[in-house]
Amino acid sequence: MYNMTNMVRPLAHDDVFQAVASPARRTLLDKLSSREQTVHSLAESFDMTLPAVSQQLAILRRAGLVSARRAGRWRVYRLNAEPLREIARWLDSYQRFWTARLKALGEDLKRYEKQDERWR
Amino acid sequence: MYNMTNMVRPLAHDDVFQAVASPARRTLLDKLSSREQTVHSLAESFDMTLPAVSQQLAILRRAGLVSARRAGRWRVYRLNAEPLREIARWLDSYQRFWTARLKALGEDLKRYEKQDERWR
DNA sequence: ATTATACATAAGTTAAGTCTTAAACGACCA
DNA sequence: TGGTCGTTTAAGACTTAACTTATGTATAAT
Repeated sequence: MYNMTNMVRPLAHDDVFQAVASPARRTLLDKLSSREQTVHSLAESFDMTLPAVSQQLAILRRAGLVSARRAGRWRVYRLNAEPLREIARWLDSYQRFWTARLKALGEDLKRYEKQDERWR
Repeated sequence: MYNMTNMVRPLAHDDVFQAVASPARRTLLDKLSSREQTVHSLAESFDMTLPAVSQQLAILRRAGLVSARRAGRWRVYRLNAEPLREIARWLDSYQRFWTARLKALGEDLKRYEKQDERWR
């Protein structure tokens, strides 16, 4: 289906969550958030070989989180934060819990003590 | 270090990102967001065996995203959304990009057309 | 043209993750 | 006390991820 002609694979939602699950990839995003950078430049500040960095960037690219342009023989990567909105949207539905929880914390504590139920 | 005495393993930040990276685990969190539930009840609505669900719950528990109490011979799982704030906090530093981007989109488009540089 | 540079991709290895089935465990039930 | 119910843990097969080294490709420099 997606191998046909020039069809673009739809941005799978899951990929974004998975892409940011890796500390290394989050660091890459962080570095790119200050300025666009070449692969070499990104790899320098890393305890990782250049191909490894290149591979991680490919994953970020597939998730739509970075884009690359050629500049001479360099490839300049740039952050594209937009897909992160997917995560933000997802988080929104949970936000009420930590606001609600803070309000209800006092009573909860009392209640659970009485019930003699232990949460772990 | 963390195996000593009764020390609690510090909540590794990374675990939360990783815990949430799995669609199955996000579904579990979703189910628990409506009400606390037993493992059996969670497994029912899943194309997954009960032990598999139990294992995923263990991962969520290690990330601090759920807690469990015993109720008779059942184990009732409950959402604890608080660790998600870690992700929310992380996202905050990127939020400016998608607000900024919308503002700057018009000029960017013009600029890149002129430069004849393609982003992918 | 040849060589060097910057990067991507391929191939192979090792480690992690995720399922399944089977066994173990703890609480209740007869 | 023995059984069974709900769940966890263990063990193994299998998949996916992530690195390394080696090779390929495009651009630039000489």
